[in-house]
Amino acid sequence: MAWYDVNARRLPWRALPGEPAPDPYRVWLSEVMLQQTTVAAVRAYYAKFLELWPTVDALAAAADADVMAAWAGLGYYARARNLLACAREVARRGGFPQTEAALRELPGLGAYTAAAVAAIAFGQRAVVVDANVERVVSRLFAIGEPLPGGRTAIRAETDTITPDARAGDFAQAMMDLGSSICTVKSPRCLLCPLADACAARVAGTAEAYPVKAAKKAKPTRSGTAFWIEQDGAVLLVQREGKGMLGGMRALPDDGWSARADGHRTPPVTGEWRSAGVVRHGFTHFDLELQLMLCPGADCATLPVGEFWPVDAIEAAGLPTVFAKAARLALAHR
DNA sequence: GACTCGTGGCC
DNA sequence: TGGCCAAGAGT
Repeated sequence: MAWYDVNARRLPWRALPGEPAPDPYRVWLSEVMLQQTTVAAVRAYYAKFLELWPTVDALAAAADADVMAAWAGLGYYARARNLLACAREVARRGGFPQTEAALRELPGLGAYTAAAVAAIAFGQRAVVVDANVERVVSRLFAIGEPLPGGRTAIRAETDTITPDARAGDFAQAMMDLGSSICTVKSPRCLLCPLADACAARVAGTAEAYPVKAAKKAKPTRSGTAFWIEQDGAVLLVQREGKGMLGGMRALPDDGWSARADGHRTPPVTGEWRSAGVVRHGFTHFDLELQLMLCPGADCATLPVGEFWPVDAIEAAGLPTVFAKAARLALAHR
Protein backbone atom coordinates (compact mmCIF):
# COMPACT_ATOMS: atom_id res chain seq x y z
CA MET A 1 0.00 0.00 0.00
CA ALA A 2 2.93 2.35 0.73
CA TRP A 3 4.27 1.62 -2.75
CA TYR A 4 0.86 2.37 -4.28
CA ASP A 5 0.51 5.64 -2.36
CA VAL A 6 3.60 6.87 -4.23
CA ASN A 7 3.35 5.00 -7.54
CA ALA A 8 -0.36 4.76 -8.39
CA ARG A 9 -1.07 5.36 -12.07
CA ARG A 10 -3.33 8.32 -12.76
CA LEU A 11 -6.24 7.01 -14.80
CA PRO A 12 -9.46 8.79 -15.85
CA TRP A 13 -11.70 6.25 -14.10
CA ARG A 14 -9.68 6.07 -10.92
CA ALA A 15 -9.57 8.01 -7.62
CA LEU A 16 -6.21 8.94 -6.15
CA PRO A 17 -5.04 6.72 -3.27
CA GLY A 18 -7.13 7.42 -0.18
CA GLU A 19 -9.68 9.59 -2.03
CA PRO A 20 -13.42 8.80 -2.13
CA ALA A 21 -14.47 6.15 -4.64
CA PRO A 22 -15.62 7.30 -8.09
CA ASP A 23 -19.19 6.97 -9.41
CA PRO A 24 -20.01 3.21 -9.59
CA TYR A 25 -21.13 3.72 -13.21
CA ARG A 26 -17.66 4.88 -14.14
CA VAL A 27 -15.96 2.05 -12.26
CA TRP A 28 -18.21 -0.54 -13.91
CA LEU A 29 -17.86 0.97 -17.40
CA SER A 30 -14.07 1.04 -17.16
CA GLU A 31 -13.86 -2.48 -15.76
CA VAL A 32 -15.93 -3.94 -18.58
CA MET A 33 -13.86 -2.11 -21.19
CA LEU A 34 -10.65 -3.28 -19.53
CA GLN A 35 -11.59 -6.97 -19.75
CA GLN A 36 -8.75 -8.47 -21.81
CA THR A 37 -8.03 -5.00 -23.14
CA THR A 38 -5.11 -2.64 -22.55
CA VAL A 39 -5.38 0.71 -20.80
CA ALA A 40 -4.10 2.45 -23.93
CA ALA A 41 -6.89 0.99 -26.06
CA VAL A 42 -9.60 1.82 -23.50
CA ARG A 43 -8.87 5.52 -22.89
CA ALA A 44 -10.54 6.94 -26.00
CA TYR A 45 -13.56 4.63 -25.79
CA TYR A 46 -14.10 5.44 -22.12
CA ALA A 47 -14.09 9.16 -22.87
CA LYS A 48 -16.46 8.72 -25.81
CA PHE A 49 -18.95 6.61 -23.83
CA LEU A 50 -18.98 9.08 -20.93
CA GLU A 51 -19.62 11.94 -23.32
CA LEU A 52 -22.41 10.11 -25.17
CA TRP A 53 -23.93 8.52 -22.04
CA PRO A 54 -22.89 10.30 -18.81
CA THR A 55 -25.04 8.12 -16.54
CA VAL A 56 -26.22 4.55 -16.41
CA ASP A 57 -29.75 5.80 -17.06
CA ALA A 58 -28.61 7.55 -20.22
CA LEU A 59 -26.88 4.39 -21.40
CA ALA A 60 -29.94 2.31 -20.57
CA ALA A 61 -32.03 4.56 -22.83
CA ALA A 62 -29.64 4.32 -25.78
CA ALA A 63 -30.48 2.49 -29.00
CA ASP A 64 -28.75 -0.88 -29.39
CA ALA A 65 -27.22 0.04 -32.75
CA ASP A 66 -25.69 3.24 -31.35
CA VAL A 67 -23.98 1.40 -28.51
CA MET A 68 -22.69 -1.36 -30.79
CA ALA A 69 -21.34 1.23 -33.23
CA ALA A 70 -19.63 3.14 -30.43
CA TRP A 71 -17.97 -0.09 -29.28
CA ALA A 72 -16.77 -0.95 -32.80
CA GLY A 73 -13.03 -1.60 -32.88
CA LEU A 74 -12.70 -2.43 -29.18
CA GLY A 75 -13.42 -6.14 -29.71
CA TYR A 76 -15.21 -8.87 -27.76
CA TYR A 77 -18.59 -7.51 -28.79
CA ALA A 78 -20.49 -9.67 -26.32
CA ARG A 79 -19.23 -7.11 -23.81
CA ALA A 80 -21.21 -4.37 -25.55
CA ARG A 81 -24.36 -6.50 -25.70
CA ASN A 82 -24.01 -7.33 -22.00
CA LEU A 83 -23.14 -3.72 -21.15
CA LEU A 84 -26.46 -2.53 -22.48
CA ALA A 85 -28.40 -5.37 -20.87
CA CYS A 86 -26.69 -4.60 -17.57
CA ALA A 87 -27.33 -0.86 -17.82
CA ARG A 88 -31.05 -1.51 -18.39
CA GLU A 89 -31.22 -3.89 -15.43
CA VAL A 90 -29.44 -1.40 -13.18
CA ALA A 91 -31.67 1.46 -14.35
CA ARG A 92 -34.74 -0.67 -13.67
CA ARG A 93 -33.50 -1.43 -10.15
CA GLY A 94 -32.66 2.24 -9.52
CA GLY A 95 -28.91 1.71 -9.11
CA PHE A 96 -26.07 -0.77 -8.84
CA PRO A 97 -26.29 -3.46 -6.18
CA GLN A 98 -23.51 -3.01 -3.65
CA THR A 99 -22.50 -6.55 -2.76
CA GLU A 100 -20.16 -8.78 -4.72
CA ALA A 101 -22.73 -11.59 -4.87
CA ALA A 102 -25.46 -9.34 -6.26
CA LEU A 103 -23.08 -7.71 -8.75
CA ARG A 104 -22.08 -11.18 -9.95
CA GLU A 105 -25.66 -11.77 -11.12
CA LEU A 106 -25.57 -8.88 -13.59
CA PRO A 107 -24.88 -9.60 -17.28
CA GLY A 108 -21.20 -9.25 -18.17
CA LEU A 109 -19.96 -9.29 -14.57
CA GLY A 110 -17.97 -12.44 -13.88
CA ALA A 111 -15.86 -13.30 -10.86
CA TYR A 112 -13.24 -10.67 -11.57
CA THR A 113 -15.47 -7.71 -12.44
CA ALA A 114 -17.94 -8.31 -9.61
CA ALA A 115 -15.08 -8.37 -7.11
CA ALA A 116 -13.39 -5.33 -8.67
CA VAL A 117 -16.55 -3.19 -8.63
CA ALA A 118 -17.41 -4.27 -5.07
CA ALA A 119 -13.94 -3.30 -3.89
CA ILE A 120 -13.25 -0.19 -5.98
CA ALA A 121 -16.70 1.40 -6.10
CA PHE A 122 -18.11 0.24 -2.75
CA GLY A 123 -15.03 -0.33 -0.59
CA GLN A 124 -15.92 -3.91 0.21
CA ARG A 125 -13.32 -6.55 0.83
CA ALA A 126 -13.25 -8.84 -2.18
CA VAL A 127 -10.62 -11.13 -3.65
CA VAL A 128 -9.79 -9.46 -6.95
CA VAL A 129 -7.83 -11.70 -9.32
CA ASP A 130 -7.02 -10.58 -12.82
CA ALA A 131 -4.07 -11.56 -15.03
CA ASN A 132 -1.80 -9.07 -13.21
CA VAL A 133 -2.66 -10.52 -9.82
CA GLU A 134 -2.20 -14.05 -11.18
CA ARG A 135 1.31 -13.14 -12.23
CA VAL A 136 2.25 -11.32 -9.01
CA VAL A 137 0.82 -13.99 -6.70
CA SER A 138 2.11 -16.98 -8.68
CA ARG A 139 5.60 -15.50 -8.37
CA LEU A 140 5.22 -14.38 -4.77
CA PHE A 141 4.29 -17.93 -3.68
CA ALA A 142 6.10 -19.79 -6.51
CA ILE A 143 2.90 -21.56 -7.57
CA GLY A 144 4.04 -23.93 -10.30
CA GLU A 145 0.76 -25.61 -11.25
CA PRO A 146 -0.05 -24.56 -14.82
CA LEU A 147 -3.03 -22.31 -15.53
CA PRO A 148 -5.94 -22.67 -15.70
CA GLY A 149 -5.78 -25.34 -12.96
CA GLY A 150 -3.42 -23.23 -10.88
CA ARG A 151 -6.05 -20.52 -10.48
CA THR A 152 -7.54 -22.27 -7.45
CA ALA A 153 -4.27 -21.99 -5.52
CA ILE A 154 -3.64 -18.44 -6.78
CA ARG A 155 -7.05 -17.29 -5.61
CA ALA A 156 -6.55 -18.94 -2.19
CA GLU A 157 -3.18 -17.20 -1.70
CA THR A 158 -4.60 -13.87 -2.87
CA ASP A 159 -7.30 -14.26 -0.23
CA THR A 160 -4.63 -14.64 2.48
CA ILE A 161 -2.96 -11.32 1.59
CA THR A 162 -6.10 -9.25 0.89
CA PRO A 163 -6.69 -6.70 3.69
CA ASP A 164 -10.03 -5.55 5.08
CA ALA A 165 -9.19 -1.86 4.74
CA ARG A 166 -8.74 0.09 1.49
CA ALA A 167 -10.08 -2.81 -0.55
CA GLY A 168 -10.17 -0.90 -3.81
CA ASP A 169 -6.71 0.56 -3.39
CA PHE A 170 -5.28 -2.87 -2.63
CA ALA A 171 -6.76 -4.38 -5.78
CA GLN A 172 -5.49 -1.54 -7.92
CA ALA A 173 -2.09 -1.62 -6.21
CA MET A 174 -1.69 -5.28 -7.16
CA MET A 175 -2.70 -4.55 -10.73
CA ASP A 176 -0.34 -1.58 -11.01
CA LEU A 177 2.47 -3.67 -9.56
CA GLY A 178 1.76 -6.33 -12.17
CA SER A 179 1.60 -3.90 -15.07
CA SER A 180 4.64 -1.77 -14.24
CA ILE A 181 7.03 -3.89 -12.10
CA CYS A 182 6.03 -7.55 -12.13
CA THR A 183 5.83 -7.67 -15.92
CA VAL A 184 5.52 -10.75 -18.13
CA LYS A 185 9.00 -10.30 -19.61
CA SER A 186 11.99 -8.91 -17.71
CA PRO A 187 10.28 -8.12 -14.40
CA ARG A 188 11.87 -5.16 -12.56
CA CYS A 189 12.55 -7.06 -9.37
CA LEU A 190 15.14 -4.49 -8.25
CA LEU A 191 12.32 -1.93 -7.96
CA CYS A 192 9.77 -4.29 -6.44
CA PRO A 193 8.52 -3.65 -2.90
CA LEU A 194 7.80 -7.39 -2.58
CA ALA A 195 11.22 -8.59 -3.76
CA ASP A 196 12.37 -9.90 -0.37
CA ALA A 197 9.09 -11.75 0.17
CA CYS A 198 8.92 -13.21 -3.35
CA ALA A 199 9.69 -16.94 -3.51
CA ALA A 200 10.30 -16.89 -7.25
CA ARG A 201 12.59 -13.88 -6.98
CA VAL A 202 14.61 -15.55 -4.24
CA ALA A 203 14.95 -18.62 -6.48
CA GLY A 204 15.88 -16.42 -9.44
CA THR A 205 12.99 -17.78 -11.54
CA ALA A 206 10.41 -14.98 -11.50
CA GLU A 207 10.00 -14.86 -15.27
CA ALA A 208 9.02 -18.55 -15.37
CA TYR A 209 5.70 -17.78 -13.63
CA PRO A 210 2.84 -18.17 -14.11
CA VAL A 211 3.18 -21.53 -15.86
CA LYS A 212 0.57 -21.89 -18.60
CA ALA A 213 -0.84 -24.83 -20.51
CA ALA A 214 0.22 -25.17 -24.14
CA LYS A 215 -1.93 -23.30 -26.63
CA LYS A 216 -3.93 -24.89 -29.43
CA ALA A 217 -2.81 -24.18 -32.99
CA LYS A 218 -4.75 -21.47 -34.84
CA PRO A 219 -6.30 -22.55 -38.16
CA THR A 220 -6.46 -20.25 -41.18
CA ARG A 221 -9.90 -19.83 -42.76
CA SER A 222 -10.88 -18.23 -46.03
CA GLY A 223 -14.01 -16.24 -46.64
CA THR A 224 -15.50 -13.60 -48.92
CA ALA A 225 -17.11 -10.22 -48.28
CA PHE A 226 -19.23 -8.44 -50.88
CA TRP A 227 -19.22 -4.71 -51.63
CA ILE A 228 -22.57 -3.77 -53.16
CA GLU A 229 -22.64 -0.06 -53.95
CA GLN A 230 -25.38 2.04 -55.49
CA ASP A 231 -25.51 5.84 -55.78
CA GLY A 232 -22.62 6.39 -53.40
CA ALA A 233 -23.97 4.07 -50.71
CA VAL A 234 -22.89 0.56 -49.75
CA LEU A 235 -25.09 -2.24 -48.47
CA LEU A 236 -24.48 -3.14 -44.83
CA VAL A 237 -26.15 -5.95 -42.91
CA GLN A 238 -26.67 -6.56 -39.21
CA ARG A 239 -24.99 -9.71 -37.97
CA GLU A 240 -27.30 -12.05 -36.12
CA GLY A 241 -27.41 -13.22 -32.56
CA LYS A 242 -24.73 -13.76 -30.00
CA GLY A 243 -22.09 -15.43 -32.13
CA MET A 244 -19.01 -13.89 -33.61
CA LEU A 245 -19.40 -10.13 -34.18
CA GLY A 246 -23.08 -10.61 -33.25
CA GLY A 247 -25.15 -7.44 -33.36
CA MET A 248 -22.54 -5.55 -35.36
CA ARG A 249 -22.98 -3.86 -38.74
CA ALA A 250 -20.99 -5.68 -41.39
CA LEU A 251 -20.53 -6.28 -45.10
CA PRO A 252 -22.55 -9.18 -46.54
CA ASP A 253 -20.36 -12.29 -46.57
CA ASP A 254 -20.36 -15.94 -47.59
CA GLY A 255 -20.80 -17.53 -44.17
CA TRP A 256 -17.16 -18.00 -43.15
CA SER A 257 -16.60 -18.89 -39.51
CA ALA A 258 -13.97 -20.21 -37.11
CA ARG A 259 -15.06 -23.73 -38.02
CA ALA A 260 -15.37 -23.55 -41.81
CA ASP A 261 -14.48 -21.61 -44.93
CA GLY A 262 -17.11 -19.55 -46.72
CA HIS A 263 -19.03 -20.90 -49.72
CA ARG A 264 -17.75 -18.12 -52.04
CA THR A 265 -21.18 -17.57 -53.63
CA PRO A 266 -22.28 -13.91 -54.01
CA PRO A 267 -25.66 -12.93 -52.50
CA VAL A 268 -26.83 -11.43 -55.80
CA THR A 269 -25.98 -12.06 -59.44
CA GLY A 270 -23.77 -9.65 -61.31
CA GLU A 271 -20.34 -9.02 -62.77
CA TRP A 272 -18.20 -9.58 -59.70
CA ARG A 273 -14.51 -8.78 -59.65
CA SER A 274 -11.91 -9.19 -56.95
CA ALA A 275 -10.57 -6.15 -55.10
CA GLY A 276 -7.96 -8.16 -53.24
CA VAL A 277 -7.63 -9.84 -49.88
CA VAL A 278 -7.73 -8.70 -46.26
CA ARG A 279 -5.81 -10.67 -43.64
CA HIS A 280 -7.10 -10.51 -40.10
CA GLY A 281 -6.18 -12.41 -36.97
CA PHE A 282 -8.92 -13.32 -34.51
CA THR A 283 -8.27 -14.93 -31.14
CA HIS A 284 -8.74 -18.49 -32.34
CA PHE A 285 -8.23 -18.36 -36.11
CA ASP A 286 -6.71 -16.32 -38.89
CA LEU A 287 -8.90 -15.14 -41.74
CA GLU A 288 -8.07 -14.46 -45.38
CA LEU A 289 -11.02 -12.43 -46.54
CA GLN A 290 -11.51 -11.99 -50.28
CA LEU A 291 -13.27 -8.75 -51.16
CA MET A 292 -15.54 -8.81 -54.21
CA LEU A 293 -16.95 -5.73 -55.94
CA CYS A 294 -19.89 -5.54 -58.33
CA PRO A 295 -20.62 -2.27 -60.09
CA GLY A 296 -24.03 -3.42 -61.39
CA ALA A 297 -25.54 -5.75 -58.82
CA ASP A 298 -29.06 -7.08 -59.33
CA CYS A 299 -31.14 -4.72 -57.19
CA ALA A 300 -34.21 -6.96 -57.23
CA THR A 301 -32.85 -9.61 -54.88
CA LEU A 302 -30.72 -7.69 -52.41
CA PRO A 303 -30.11 -9.16 -48.96
CA VAL A 304 -31.87 -7.41 -46.08
CA GLY A 305 -29.82 -4.47 -44.90
CA GLU A 306 -29.32 -0.74 -45.15
CA PHE A 307 -27.47 1.38 -47.68
CA TRP A 308 -24.88 3.45 -45.88
CA PRO A 309 -23.27 6.55 -47.48
CA VAL A 310 -19.75 5.57 -48.46
CA ASP A 311 -18.46 9.02 -47.50
CA ALA A 312 -19.58 8.38 -43.90
CA ILE A 313 -18.48 4.74 -43.68
CA GLU A 314 -16.36 5.52 -40.62
CA ALA A 315 -19.55 6.29 -38.68
CA ALA A 316 -21.10 2.90 -39.46
CA GLY A 317 -19.20 1.26 -36.62
CA LEU A 318 -17.77 -1.68 -38.53
CA PRO A 319 -15.65 -4.19 -36.61
CA THR A 320 -12.04 -4.05 -37.65
CA VAL A 321 -12.04 -6.89 -40.17
CA PHE A 322 -14.79 -5.15 -42.18
CA ALA A 323 -13.26 -1.71 -41.67
CA LYS A 324 -10.13 -3.10 -43.34
CA ALA A 325 -12.25 -4.46 -46.20
CA ALA A 326 -13.98 -1.08 -46.59
CA ARG A 327 -10.62 0.69 -46.87
CA LEU A 328 -9.61 -1.79 -49.57
CA ALA A 329 -12.85 -1.22 -51.45
CA LEU A 330 -12.43 2.55 -51.39
CA ALA A 331 -8.95 2.15 -52.84
CA HIS A 332 -10.31 0.06 -55.72
CA ARG A 333 -13.37 2.02 -56.78
C1' DG B 1 -12.54 -27.73 -17.95
C1' DA B 2 -12.62 -26.67 -22.77
C1' DC B 3 -14.11 -23.53 -26.21
C1' DT B 4 -15.58 -19.24 -28.19
C1' DC B 5 -14.95 -14.55 -28.59
C1' DG B 6 -11.27 -9.00 -31.01
C1' DT B 7 -7.81 -6.09 -31.16
C1' DG B 8 -3.40 -3.75 -30.99
C1' DG B 9 1.13 -3.37 -28.81
C1' DC B 10 5.30 -5.47 -27.78
C1' DC B 11 9.76 -7.73 -28.36
C1' DT C 1 7.79 -11.00 -38.20
C1' DG C 2 5.00 -13.75 -35.56
C1' DG C 3 3.81 -15.44 -31.21
C1' DC C 4 2.38 -13.72 -26.84
C1' DC C 5 -0.35 -11.06 -24.11
C1' DA C 6 -4.02 -7.99 -21.89
C1' DA C 7 -8.31 -4.98 -15.46
C1' DG C 8 -12.38 -12.19 -18.66
C1' DA C 9 -17.29 -13.75 -19.50
C1' DG C 10 -20.55 -16.98 -21.26
C1' DT C 11 -21.71 -21.44 -22.82
